Amino acid sequence: MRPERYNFREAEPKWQQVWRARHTFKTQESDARQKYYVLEMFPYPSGRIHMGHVRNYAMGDVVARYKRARGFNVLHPMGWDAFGMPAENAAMQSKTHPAKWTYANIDTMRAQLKSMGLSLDWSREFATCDPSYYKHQQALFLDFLGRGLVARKQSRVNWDPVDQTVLANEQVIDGRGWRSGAPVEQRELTQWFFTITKYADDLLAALDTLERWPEKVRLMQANWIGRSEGLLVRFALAEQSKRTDARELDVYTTRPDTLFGAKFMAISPEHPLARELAQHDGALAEFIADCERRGTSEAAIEMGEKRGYDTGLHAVHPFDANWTLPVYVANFVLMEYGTGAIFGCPAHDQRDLDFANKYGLGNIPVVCPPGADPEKFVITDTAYDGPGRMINSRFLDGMTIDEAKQEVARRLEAQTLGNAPQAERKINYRLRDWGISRQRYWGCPIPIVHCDKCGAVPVPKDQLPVRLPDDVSFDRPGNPLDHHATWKHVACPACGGPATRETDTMDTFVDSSWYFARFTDPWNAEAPITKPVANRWLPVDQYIGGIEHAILHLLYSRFFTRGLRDTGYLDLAEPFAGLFTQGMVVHETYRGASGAWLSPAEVDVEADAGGRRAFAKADGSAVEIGAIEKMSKSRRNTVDPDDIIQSFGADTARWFMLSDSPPERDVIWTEEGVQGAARMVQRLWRVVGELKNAASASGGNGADGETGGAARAVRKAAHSALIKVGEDIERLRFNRCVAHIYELTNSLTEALDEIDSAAIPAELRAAFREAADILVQLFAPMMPHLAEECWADLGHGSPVAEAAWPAADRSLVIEDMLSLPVQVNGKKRADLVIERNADQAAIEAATLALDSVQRALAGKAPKKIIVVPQRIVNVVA
RNA sequence: GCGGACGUGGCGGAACAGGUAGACGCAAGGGACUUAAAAUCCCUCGACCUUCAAGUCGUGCGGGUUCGAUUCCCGCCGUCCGCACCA
Repeated sequence: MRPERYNFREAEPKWQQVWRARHTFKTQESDARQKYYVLEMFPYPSGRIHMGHVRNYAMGDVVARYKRARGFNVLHPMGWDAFGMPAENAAMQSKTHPAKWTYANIDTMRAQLKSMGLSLDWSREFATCDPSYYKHQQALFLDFLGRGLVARKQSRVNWDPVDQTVLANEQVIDGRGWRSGAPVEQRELTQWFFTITKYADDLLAALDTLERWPEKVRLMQANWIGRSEGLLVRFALAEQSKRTDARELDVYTTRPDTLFGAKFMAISPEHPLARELAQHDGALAEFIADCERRGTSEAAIEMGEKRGYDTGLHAVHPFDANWTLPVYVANFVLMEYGTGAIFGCPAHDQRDLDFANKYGLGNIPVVCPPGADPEKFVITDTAYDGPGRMINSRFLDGMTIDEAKQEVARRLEAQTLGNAPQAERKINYRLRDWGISRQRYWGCPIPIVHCDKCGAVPVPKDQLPVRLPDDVSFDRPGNPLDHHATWKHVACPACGGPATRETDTMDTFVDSSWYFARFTDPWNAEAPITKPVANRWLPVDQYIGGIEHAILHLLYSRFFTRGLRDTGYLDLAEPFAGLFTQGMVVHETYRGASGAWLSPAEVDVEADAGGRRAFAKADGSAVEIGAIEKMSKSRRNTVDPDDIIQSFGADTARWFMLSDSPPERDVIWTEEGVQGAARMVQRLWRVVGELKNAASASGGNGADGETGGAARAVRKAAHSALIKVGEDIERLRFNRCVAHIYELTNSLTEALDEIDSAAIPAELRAAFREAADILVQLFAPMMPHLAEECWADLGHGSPVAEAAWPAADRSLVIEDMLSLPVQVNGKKRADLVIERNADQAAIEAATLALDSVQRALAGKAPKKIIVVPQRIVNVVA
């Protein structure tokens, strides 16, 4: 018997078991159908899944189930991005080993994901902290090294002198270590880098080929790579001061045209010249140390107050030997960009202007905006960076900016300083090489041994993996690998003499830069990637994840794939053909009288015509409803997916996460929204039952003429929903799919209301039966358990998860008559119902015959009538 | 600071490619059913004006292009994301 209410507690585990037993989602390598690889960014095993995961994986699952129904051989795997700092923090706080903590979290989260009913091929699961994964990553590192894609060089890190550890930028708060509170220092360390800059041009150019990526992500990456064409100019230093042997200062500029507007030179606090001068200048040393306390993040550097230190040195203007410019050390000049030195032109660069105004250096406008009077054009607080003609610039006067750039480049290339040209044209990138060394335990060990005699020696591949030691302690400050009693002491693989292991581990972004390739054959114990298999599955057809990864993870993966290609592992450059970045899950915040945050579970919310009010469940006291913010532990505005799945079922949670908000935007989690989704689950169960009953009712013999309209209307509603849902899944507009399903349900409910159940003609019965199947198949990708229960109830013998997507009959949705909106002077005045193929003259005549049009014209003669076929009529009076 | 996005009823949002603004859902108000409640079903629901019919205004703000602008352009305001050792 068909129960009145759908029981998700029974149905969800039941159908999950059926799919498992039938291997419904296990991808068969031998399957010859066209492949489709859908992948969601794999989770960090932080402890429990959160609503963001539910949203992300619900979206991917809709695509996977839909594509499977469309006849593709779908690959939809899952794994764990399992190395990272939180495991070490947990180790310090709760004395749990990072591995134990991580694998326990994975067990919990795997069970949670399984309760969502995702159509994943779990047989491919791995964690990046498995030695069987990082072994291959170490091999890849060695291959990249052999191919010249790895470099070793100095770079600066945030150093916490108390905790004896390197700090991430997010761990530097107001210049102090987050745990110790000690002022942060900077240290120069020798570190390993992937030379991503070698691919800068290709990574930039190939962005144009990524047609199924969001435009904004491509733009962000292009700006991140930051290609610029400019000039490297060598300035002579004026005095032969005892303080330095340096004779010149090299700057990189994209605005050589403004050279006659120069007022000062500025070098980074990290510039070698600044370091040299500081050795004999205590005040400068203090200034530099002060700059360093802000940490290494670009945001901190650029947002701070612009400050400088006058070195007393002067640089000579390249076009005038008698013109010298003071040389400052300035905190806003980045060592990583260009040469770490600039010439300042205050009139045409806001940062330079702020600096010049602060130190009374003045400015000379050299670009006059179109229409401005060159005699009167002055700059005070706002720099001008727009187009114009050169002024106050001697031989450049009157030229455009581009002409002036060319002229300066030409002259300086021809001019010599010492024995070399004074300038050269240079293409510069903002992109820097990817530093992968981390002074931490819980990461993939870098397979290198340092030998006094042989230098940095690669660990031979047959000795991989270099395993992390298990017996480590987090009681002491510093890197556990470094102070482990025995781990790092090994024989040099080259000479056999005493040597030490590299104790740095890899950035966890390395782990996630090739996992998508490993998923194609995770069973290969010999090699990281099985080339023909990877070539067949890659690129990922649809990749889905958070916008916060728009730059780093995606750029690193693009680089890594090029590296894999150049080391012979696969034959493609771009790993992700389609990318979708989804928004966050946000929730209201609640604060009690004491100002303490309350969790949604601790609050009752009441609503009536007067608005919404909240009360504490504990004592009934008033609670302030605060801003809607990203779910976070600190605001206590989280909702646990487990609780939701327990109380409402996975289908309800999935449906709600896909409803309402466009997937790329944030979605607000509300109790009312979940309730609405839960109501829809029961409503669908009822409607499918009613459709089934109507379809199998004893027949009536109403004439075709009377019933044809009703049957056709039902079929039209079903097929037009079928077309629209298909199109919207293809474009990942799940919120619209949900709306279409509601619309179809509404029209089917109406049609069911109108029938005389004692006498339903055969044609209408068939239409109801067809509509029932279509409706179930439409929501099956989103609410798969409910769909299976309905599908079985409709008498199908095998799961809807294995059924083919129904074919749509487009002829049903074309109408003979259409309704055209009619405007007069752009304002809508009427609707015109007219035959679909009426010609222009007929439409014009019918339009002018309308009462409302005549009224709006008020006796005036129409000047023009615009008819946009199938769309609109506009009468211009 | 730099880079990127977003802004539509009480709320989330829809509107194909410049062509009916508000689909669909939520909340709210009214009603039916019920001893009662839950569940379910029906009606109303941008603002103003109005007996009705109709009308006026309305997509963050100010301009512009167009027969017609939520959509395109310019300038503001506000919110969010990224900034290289969080993942």
